[in-house]
Amino acid sequence: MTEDIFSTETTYFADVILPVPIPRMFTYRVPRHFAADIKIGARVIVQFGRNRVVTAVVGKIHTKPPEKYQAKYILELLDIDPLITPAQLWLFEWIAEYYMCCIGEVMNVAVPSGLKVSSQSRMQLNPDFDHPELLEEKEVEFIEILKTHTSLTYDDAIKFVGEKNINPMIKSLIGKHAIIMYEEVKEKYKPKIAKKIRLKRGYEGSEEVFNLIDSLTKSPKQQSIILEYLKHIPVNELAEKNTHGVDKTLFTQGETSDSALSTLLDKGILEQFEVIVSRFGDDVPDEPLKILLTDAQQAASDEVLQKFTEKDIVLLHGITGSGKTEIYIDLIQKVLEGGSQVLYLLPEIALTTQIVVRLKRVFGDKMGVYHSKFSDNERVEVWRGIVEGRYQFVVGVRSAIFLPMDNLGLVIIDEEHETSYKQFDPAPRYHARDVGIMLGLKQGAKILLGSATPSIESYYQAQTGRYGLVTLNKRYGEAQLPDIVLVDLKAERKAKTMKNDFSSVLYNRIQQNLANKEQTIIFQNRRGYSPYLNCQECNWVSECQQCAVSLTYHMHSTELRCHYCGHKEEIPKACPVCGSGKLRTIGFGTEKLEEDLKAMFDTARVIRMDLDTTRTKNAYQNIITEFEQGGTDILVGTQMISKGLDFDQVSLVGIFDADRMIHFPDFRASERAFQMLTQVSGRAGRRAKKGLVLIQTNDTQQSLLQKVVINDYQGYYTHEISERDSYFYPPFTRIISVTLKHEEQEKAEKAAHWLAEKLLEKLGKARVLGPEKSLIERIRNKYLFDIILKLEKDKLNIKAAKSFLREMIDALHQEKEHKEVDVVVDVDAV
DNA sequence: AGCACGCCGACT
DNA sequence: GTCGGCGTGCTC
Repeated sequence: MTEDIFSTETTYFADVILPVPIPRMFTYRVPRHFAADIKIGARVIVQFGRNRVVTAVVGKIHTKPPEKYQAKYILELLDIDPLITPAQLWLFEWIAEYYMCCIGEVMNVAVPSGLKVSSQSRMQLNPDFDHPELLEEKEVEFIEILKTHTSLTYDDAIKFVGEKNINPMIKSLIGKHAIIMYEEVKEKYKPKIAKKIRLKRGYEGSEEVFNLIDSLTKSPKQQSIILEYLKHIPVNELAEKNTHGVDKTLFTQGETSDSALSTLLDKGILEQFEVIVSRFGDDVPDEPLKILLTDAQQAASDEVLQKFTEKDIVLLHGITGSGKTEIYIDLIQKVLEGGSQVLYLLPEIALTTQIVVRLKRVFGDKMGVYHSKFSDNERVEVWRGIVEGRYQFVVGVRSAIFLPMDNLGLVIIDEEHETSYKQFDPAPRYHARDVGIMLGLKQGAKILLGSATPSIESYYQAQTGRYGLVTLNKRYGEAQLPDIVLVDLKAERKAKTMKNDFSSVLYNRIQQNLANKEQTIIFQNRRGYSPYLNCQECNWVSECQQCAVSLTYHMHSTELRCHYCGHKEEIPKACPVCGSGKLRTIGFGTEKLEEDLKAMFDTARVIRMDLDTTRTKNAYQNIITEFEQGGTDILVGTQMISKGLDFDQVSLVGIFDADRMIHFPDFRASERAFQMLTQVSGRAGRRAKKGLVLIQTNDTQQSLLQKVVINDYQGYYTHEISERDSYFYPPFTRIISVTLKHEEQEKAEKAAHWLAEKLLEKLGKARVLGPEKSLIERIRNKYLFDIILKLEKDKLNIKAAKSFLREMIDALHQEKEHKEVDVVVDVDAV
């Protein structure tokens, strides 16, 4: 933008995206002094509302002044080079439109909060204040407190005053000009600092150092520090290498004395300095790992490449243990050599140290890792690493699709069937697989979906020729697929051979396995000890006060917990209704199986892996490592254990409650059951030895189980796809679920009926299901009603249908009696 | 989503 | 009389 002093200077306006769930942009005025520098995608700081200062992203720059209001000025421009690339901005808009949410919500999950600026109101004494006589007693006290501090935040002030509502007093003080409020704006990202030690100038020559050592013969501790230092910095290169120094921890963690070190620092022989370091000790591996593909793998890899010449998207259907990772690595290397970027998505629980270490050995410091357990600062470093071109390849979880890669050549979505790729709690309710495909296509990249149990949707695309299909039916090396056997629980119960919840078949096998020093995995997709507590006298059941579910009995933490709202309560000693002490647990979860196993096999080392034992950052990794190294005989876990973990020594897998998975009331139940059973079974027998999988069931004739037993993906798919076709489910339709929530059941229900009615009028009966009570009809004291829309992909303009839905929701909120009902829209709900 | 403004109950 | 409850409406 050139300036011409003879013409009237143009005033620029920027429409910015704010991190709030309001479905529009806000127009701010661009101050002249950075009008030349502002660009789309740059972060700016703006005031929003009376006291809020927020980070926004420029979405549009124009010269049209708003007509109905006075635009505020942008306060600050944070980036000369835009932080958000045009490619990302496009993607954010696409997500907001497709998933029917606000772009601000997308921005919120996409941009690590370390790149946002936080503002906090601070108050300080007005130095010019000279009317203390105006103050009331309380105010004087507060001013006295304030005098001892440079400034206070609101929260600080509340603590000091000891009252919750200090608002009136603060207002009064501002009115009397006794204090000043201001906004403190700061970047949250903090570089990691390492403290280092080096020789002070003048000691760098080898001669000087020898003299120094000589002079320290009377202070052996100090002398040894200098000698230790020289071990790390060779004397002959002292002059050059001394600048880098060594980590201070070298001296503080060893047996060297702290006081000797500080003496040397005090004497000015050593000096301490600080450097900014990466949070990921970006160590280049000693010997890069060379991946050798088996013939089958090489053939599959070549076939993928060949298919890519015709199709942008290829589905790699490779059975469990077929070694898909090596194929990915081979392809990634090829793409990186071609100069393009690669994004490799994995479900959160599959992104383990074992895979990261392995990839790191191949790709070294070209590779960035993006994990949800990373701190904000770590996320910012990955983000920057990509922008600065250090990372050409990123392996990451769901949210890695938001990283600023703009030259993608390949997007890999491993375990593409995983439903955890779909985010549902806060908006945006996006599916990372589908967004990953969009992202890749937009950048002209190829997309590789991988799974041993592809989703019905993806397999259908492959069957109908939209995706290329590559099949890998052979396990890696000598490994064979395990034998899968159904265990008849009915028969065992009749014969009274059950031990707790274990069939005698499973029990005996575990015992045998323990004797052979082989490992066992027990799968039960339910955490806690038992799903509820029941009174034998009056039949009372532990229930959550806020949700329509029973409270799960957790023995380890000795409490009853609601798995929906997180409510916890103490375990009653007696029935709260009739006072009877005869309380029993009904059903079982991982905790109970763990306990039973420990009781039945007292020498066995049993470990449990579920949400409850993996809450902390490293717990999950620790359990895996422990099991991997043979420190554990039996691993009991929920679906967590089914995801891409490779353990060599597992020869037995026991599966509980398969029936519950199959009969879950949801059209995806059989898909999920097949996937889960196949995936868990796949954990058995990774080496030459053939594994065994025992599935306990009440119905050994169940057709889905039969297909799992013979590993018949095709048969399962053929059956499932015809069901989907007959009942108008995906992939033939798109599902949009609309949930209405309110504290009062009647209000939620009425609003749901009102909305369903409107939708029905236009979309017709076949496309609108419900309203119906949600599966869990009350959560956190709100009653839930669902309306399900089934929209055909071919006959219907889905975009138009979505905007119609939006209009009707807005119309609902225009109605007085329905306006306080919350409406949640989930596009492609899983 | 925040956050302020505004209109009605239980307390100095 | 006021403090303080949360309904409602706006934010460039």
